[in-house]
Parts: sequence; structure tokens; C-alpha cells
Amino acid sequence: MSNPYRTKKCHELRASDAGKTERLAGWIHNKRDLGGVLFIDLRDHYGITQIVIPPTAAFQNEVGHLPKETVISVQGQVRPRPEGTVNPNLATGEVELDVTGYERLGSCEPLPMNVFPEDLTPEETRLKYRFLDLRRSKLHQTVMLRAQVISSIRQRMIELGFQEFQTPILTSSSPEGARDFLVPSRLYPGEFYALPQAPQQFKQLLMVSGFDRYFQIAPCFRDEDGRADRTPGEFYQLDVEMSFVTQDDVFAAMEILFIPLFQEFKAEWPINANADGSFQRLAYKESLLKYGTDKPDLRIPIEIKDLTPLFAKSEFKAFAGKTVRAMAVPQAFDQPRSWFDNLQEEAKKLGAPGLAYVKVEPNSGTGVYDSGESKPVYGATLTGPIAKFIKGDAMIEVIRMAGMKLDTVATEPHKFLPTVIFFSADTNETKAAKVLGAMRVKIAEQLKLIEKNVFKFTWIVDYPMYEYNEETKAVEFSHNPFSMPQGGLDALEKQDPLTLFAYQYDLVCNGYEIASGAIRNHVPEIMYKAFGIAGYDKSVVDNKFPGMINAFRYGAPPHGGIAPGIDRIVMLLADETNIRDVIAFPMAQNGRDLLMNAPSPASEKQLREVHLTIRKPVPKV
RNA sequence: GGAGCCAUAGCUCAAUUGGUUAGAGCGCCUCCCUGUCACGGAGGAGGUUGCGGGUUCGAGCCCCGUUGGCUCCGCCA
Repeated sequence: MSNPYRTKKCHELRASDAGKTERLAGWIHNKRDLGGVLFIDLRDHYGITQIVIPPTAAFQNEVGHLPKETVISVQGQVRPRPEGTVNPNLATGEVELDVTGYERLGSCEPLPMNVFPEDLTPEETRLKYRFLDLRRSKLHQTVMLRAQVISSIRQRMIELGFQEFQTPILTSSSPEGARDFLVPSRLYPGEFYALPQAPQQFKQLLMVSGFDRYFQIAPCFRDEDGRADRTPGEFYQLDVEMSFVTQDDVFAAMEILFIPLFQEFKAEWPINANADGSFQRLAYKESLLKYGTDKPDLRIPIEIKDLTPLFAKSEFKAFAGKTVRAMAVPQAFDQPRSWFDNLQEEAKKLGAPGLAYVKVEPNSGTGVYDSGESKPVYGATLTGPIAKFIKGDAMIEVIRMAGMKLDTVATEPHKFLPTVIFFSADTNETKAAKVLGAMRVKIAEQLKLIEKNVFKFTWIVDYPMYEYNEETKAVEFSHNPFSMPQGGLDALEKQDPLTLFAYQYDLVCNGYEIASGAIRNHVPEIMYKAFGIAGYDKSVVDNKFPGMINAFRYGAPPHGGIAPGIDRIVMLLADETNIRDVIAFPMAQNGRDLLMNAPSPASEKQLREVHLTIRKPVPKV
């Protein structure tokens, strides 16, 4: 039995194979024509082997003119390379194939981008010619990493006692959350399937069905716009659900999945796990205060402080009576004025009035003591546009933030570094927090303050169950409406809804939300009550979630779960900052597939079959 | 829905304040070269400066529009 294309792969040949006649197949990776002898690096998925076309070969000129990326099959004799010409960078570097015959299997037209060397190429070209980009070592390896990560996750989940199930792709529209992708029904004119935003209800139904522990590497579809860490349209989740569990059980299950998984693929990167193998926990409210976001990047050594009370009666109108947050950044002290101006602009783009700052540095001078004796005294100097407004307790707190100890008599120089304190102030507490949170990240990026080669995980817990919508003047679910409120029915009935927490949690790593989950509300009575507070009566629940609410009437176990994002996990493990670089065939940010040319118009026949006519948007005048 | 940035040879980039014939490296083509491995050397082809309009004696450069890509806000339970 012989394969017509190859007897060996391009990573296999060794010195011990010398003398054997073998056949290799692959792409012309690179050519070196020395006039007499012609070298070709032949590449396949597995590796590279140098093949030699000797001057005596009648086809040398012909092969020499095949362009790079032509697919050929060659046969010849394996031989050790002459002394001094071994290439230690190649697994097959001790040998070469002395070619006696070749066949062209696939010719190649002029390339729109180089496969080798891998020089910079516009992403548009890389997306359009994705098959070429995927040949390049970098992306090829990332996609392989992804395959291995998924394989490892699957294996680990099975070992942890989870069962893998498939759930429908053609399902019904879910009323909450993102925009759905709709699929018109041929059999039922005017009716539509929706692609699942997540298998949420199905996995809960599996728990009601008694399967105890479910997982799935599930495609999820949401018709929302893209970001650097978010693909438009579709993505993959490790969807997980467990019965008879508390929040702690879900956390423990994920911790024993993630820590070994991350160690498997990034052994040299430390993980900030506790000694008992758990991840730290941070309440949502505290995260918003200290980091200005619910997905804090803990690699950044900057924390935000609340100074609201200190400016309550300030004469500085920009701060007085508002939420005031501040953070100290010593590394910013020597930045030029233009740098600060630029930050101001960035803050304004986020809707802030500006970004106030004050510079604090140690100083020294001479003071006259009670005894009449002149002695050196030490303190701090505040400079900058708003320095004159920082007085009294606010000043004390600001220089304390700079690192100055104020509880001793300053008889010797203070040792703190010159520092910049940045402020954000807004009547809206969340906005004040988020603006400074965004600036925290931006400053850290610019000043390179983000710790490298490390994974910093944290759970974010105690999300509010409800929030008040200023525009609609109504109480709304702040996250998943299926989450169990902490305190259950009792809390729903007795507490102010806006003070309620949900058993809702996220897992964050290096500033990315990599998982989100909840302990579910499996009790119909509590479900109706929870929806009632958000303004939906019983019939809404019955109509929108008939399958699930009905199931809960027939013996539902307490259950909960979580859904880590596969793409983002691979992104972290591949050390990439663009999610498209960990996906074989990604769409562009605008939701177009430049390779397959999707979306594209449907034919009249196709439209007729699904009973649709196209209603184009009215062009803007 | 909104904001910003980018678009010059197949690819990566340059082109002084708006001023002569838009340059270089890689790739491609021709030739030389028998031990290279990002081989080396000589020569050559390749451009409606994304597209449309405007300002100007003169536009790759300035202005308006448009297309495409990226980043961000909104959105993403």
C-alpha cells in the first residue's frame, strides 16, 4: 500500500534515515538557487525539509521557476548534509532529500500576501485571503493551540464528571438580551426560528431532566457589533450547568479546570491563585470603586480611592457635591504637558468634562519652631491646574495617597516619589468611576505599567439584582433575569429591590471577562415575584419562557452554571490582543465575511420559498 | 446610531512648507553564481497615490463627500 504523494511528512527525516528513498509532499516555502545546486524548503503542516535539486537533474530549471507556495511532491534519496551545513533550527536539519523526480500537484498564481517571510499585512488582506494567512506559521500555530485547548477542556470536563450534550441551533427567539439572528420558516409563513444567544434554557432544562452536570462547547449567536475582544455575530462558549450546587461549588469546579488548563499551555506564567487553589473574589461594587470597571485588569498596580466626602463643600465647583474619585500614578510625574492634554481629550471622548490632576512632590524648607530656633521642615508641594482647590482634609488625603506619612513630625525628608493624582468627578457615581477606570487602563498602557507574562484572575460577585434606569424611570434586571436573588423570596418581598444582590458572577482575567454565570432561579413562585418587581406580570413569564417555567413546576433541582468564552481563553493563552487572531475564519468588525462574501443577497426564488419580501431602509436625505 | 485613525507598486513603508520625472526594501521577470537556509550579485517590469468632487498657477499632501479596514462609545441579559 503506497501513497502516491508522500511516504514521509516534512518533519520526520533524520540522519538515521540516510540512504532511504522517500517521497515528500508540500508547499515550496522558500528557494535558494545557487546557480549549480538548487535548494528548496518544502513545508507541510508538520515541518520543513530541505530538498536539493542537483545540477544534473534535467528538471532543475523547471522546478527552479515554480513560484513559492506551489504544491509539489518530490522523491529522492535521504542523505546526511555535508559537514558544516547542518541547520540546527530545523528538526530535519541534519539531512536533506536528494531529488530524483518531482510532480506538480497544485500551481500558484502571484500571491496577494507573502506566506514566508511573514511580513506585516493589512488585516483586510489577511481576512480576504484567510487560507494564506492560515498557512503562515503564526496563525497556523495559534489555530493549532486553539484545537489543543478545546481538546484539553473537553477531556478535563469529562474527567470532572460532566456530560457533553448538543442543544438546538434552530430555536426560538429569547426576549431578553441581545438582538437575535432570525431564520425564516418555509413551512410557517411569517414565522421565524432564532439562533441561540446561548443554550441557556436548554441547559437548565437538562438539569430539570436530572442529568446533573452538563457541558458543551457551544456556538452562540448575537447580532451585536464587534470589538477587539468580541467578534460580531458568533462566538463559542464552554457552556456549563450543575445541579444541587451553590455559588462556591461552581467556583470550585471552574478553579480546578482553569488553573491546570492555564498551566498546561502557559506553564511559565504565574497565576494569582490563593494557596487553597481558589481565585480571589471581589464584590461588584468594590470593583467599580477600586478599578472603575467590573472587569478589572489586576496587572495594573493602581487603585482608585473615593474622595467624595472631602470635596462635598469644596469651593471648587467641578468637584463640589459630586462623586469624586482619585488615583495616584507616580510614573506620570515627568510626562510633558501634551501628554496630560491628550489624556484630557480621551476623557472627554468618554463623556467626562475633563480629567483633573495635581502633581505632588516632597519638598523641604525652613521653619521657625516655638523655641525660636530655625530648623529644616519637610512637606509636600502641590502643583498643577487645580492645585489651589485642594485644601484641608482633601490636601491631607491627597498627599497621603502620594505615599507621605503624616502621623509623625516631619523632621526628616519624606521618601515618597513625586506623584500625579488624577481625579474624576461626576454627579453620576457610576460615570465618575468608569471614566477613571478607563483612564487607569489607558495610562497603564501608555506608561507600560501592565505586568507582563502573568495571569491575574478574580471572581466578581454580588452583582445587583436590579438597577434603576434613569431614562425609563423604572427598575430593571441588571443582569440575567434567571438568576436567584440572594435571600430568595423573603428578600424579594421585604427588601428594597435596588439593594438586592443576585447569585450572579463573572470570572475576570487580565481585564477580560472570560466567564459569566449564576445560580438560577428554579422556583416558579420566586420567578414570578422577581419578574413582577421588574414590571412583568405572570403572563409575560408564561408566554416568553413557557418551556422552562413549566418544567420548574415538575420537580426542578436547585442548579447553577457558568459560561466561559472559548475565544477569549485562547486569546489569553496565545497572548493575543485581537480576538480575530485566534479564530480560523473570523468576520471583519462590521460583521462581513470577506472570504466567503457573507452576508449576500438571496435570490428571488429563495425569498419566495420563505415568504419574504425585502424592505430596504429609506436612504438618508 | 455616533466618534477617531488609516488607505501611495503584489506586500511593508518613504516622499521637506502645496512645487521638477512619486522613491527604497521584499516579492515578481531576465541573467550570473555548486552548500545555501531571510543565500549573494547585476539588470528589468510594475503607480489613475481607494473612489468622486472642490480650493489652487500647481494637490499624494488642504477642504467636502464616499467606500473599505481598524479602534472606541452606544449595544453585548
